[in-house]
Amino acid sequence: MTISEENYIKVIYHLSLVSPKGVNTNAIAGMLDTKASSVTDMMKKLSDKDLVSYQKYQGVTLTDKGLHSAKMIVRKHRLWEVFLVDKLGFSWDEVHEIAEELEHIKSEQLINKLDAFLGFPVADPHGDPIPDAKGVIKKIEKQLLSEVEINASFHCVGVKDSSTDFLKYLDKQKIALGSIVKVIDKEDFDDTLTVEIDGKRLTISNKIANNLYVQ
Amino acid sequence: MTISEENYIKVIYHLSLVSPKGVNTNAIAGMLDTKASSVTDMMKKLSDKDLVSYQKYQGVTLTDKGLHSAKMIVRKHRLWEVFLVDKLGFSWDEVHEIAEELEHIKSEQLINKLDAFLGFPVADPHGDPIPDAKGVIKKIEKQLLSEVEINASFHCVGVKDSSTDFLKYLDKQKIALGSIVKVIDKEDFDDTLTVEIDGKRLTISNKIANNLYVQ
DNA sequence: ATTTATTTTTAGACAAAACTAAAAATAAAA
DNA sequence: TTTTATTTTTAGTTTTGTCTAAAAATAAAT
Ligand SMILES: [Mn+2]
Ligand SMILES: [Mn+2]
Ligand SMILES: [Mn+2]
Ligand SMILES: [Mn+2]
Repeated sequence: MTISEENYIKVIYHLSLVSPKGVNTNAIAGMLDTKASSVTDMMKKLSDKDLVSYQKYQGVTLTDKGLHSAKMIVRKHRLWEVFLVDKLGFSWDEVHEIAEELEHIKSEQLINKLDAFLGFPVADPHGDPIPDAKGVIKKIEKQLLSEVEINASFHCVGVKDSSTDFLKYLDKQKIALGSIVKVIDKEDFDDTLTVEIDGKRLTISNKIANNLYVQ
Repeated sequence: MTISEENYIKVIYHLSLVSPKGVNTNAIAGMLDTKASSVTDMMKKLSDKDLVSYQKYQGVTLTDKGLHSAKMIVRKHRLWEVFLVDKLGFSWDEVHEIAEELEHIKSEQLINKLDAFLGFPVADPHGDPIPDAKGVIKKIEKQLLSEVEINASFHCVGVKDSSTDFLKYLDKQKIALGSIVKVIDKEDFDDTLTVEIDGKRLTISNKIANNLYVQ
């Protein structure tokens, strides 16, 4: 599998989680910053290799083989992110790009040894679950902070948006994975929340609450 | 720079150490397992990018820019090898292939943080020197065991041949970097050596002694 | 100094992965 | 149910890196 093929497979995997009955050509093109025509070409190739099942105009789904490949790429991506943050001291907004390259290094032994070296982590620095060597993903229970009842306490377990901008905002507000969050009040008009994070009062918009997972 | 361009630059660098006045097209082709015509094509491209200076039929040399790029690739290759052996527990005969891929990951910050994480090593698992962030290579004093006087003591500091076969032979004989070697006797007829390695008597051929660096 | 052998370069072709522009199919609107 | 809009596919190029086969240059041998 080439790097390009792997990038396509991974994108189809991520899009499948939202649209399991078939992923659109345009959606793939958008994620990979390429043109729909290029996607069509690649779908034919991946279909020939039995990684996706593809019928013209009907969208695309991963085959069992494709799904397994996708999980292995995601596994590598997330393990490398853990390495970069835990061992090399990168911050959580700096690692995605580098992991985007590291995920294509081809050695099963490497990734399994890395996994052991990191202590078999179950989640990456953004709270996303890490598939094990067989592709099994341990589901992490979580809710969006925007959908949680008032006056209960939770702790942050992940982010939905992992863009640099959002992560840097969280850093600024001293919100990290593990922080204790209590929703004090919710404004009816615009769903703005008043929360207490690690004991500190804070007002956050619905957009923020809608991208933060708690448990 | 593409992965392919980087592989060419690195090979030219290694060959330059042996033939500093110009590297042959065929030599490059041999190292990269490609055809001479492909090499010629690439030399034109690298020349356009001012990474090599190239004149038809006259061989090729690295420019300052090319030399610096080459050293950075070698730096990455060797640092990753240290990581694989010291941190992940690979043996020294398993790391070359993987490092061959890792050396192409493009992040200066990554490699400098890796360097720090590893404690700024000066040599890789095969005893080869690691260029620092500026490209400076600390020369390691060393002699081939085959060229050393009799009855003096040395320690192993590197290998000339780092093929799996040779490294596994050394493992079998319990010869590692750091081992103490004393040459007891040299056979006039075929230069076979009788040596004492970490106190243990051993007979080794000239071919072996000719691929082992001591100091 | 020729002839012969080797090395290197050119010319032309191909596969991978992208693009543009146009055609075809599907979905949405009137 | 037509018409219109959107999505997707096809057709034809382009770039990168490779190849084979043939030509040209250099090196070695007679
Ligand atoms: Mn990637
Ligand atoms: Mn992540
Ligand atoms: Mn390489
Ligand atoms: Mn090495």
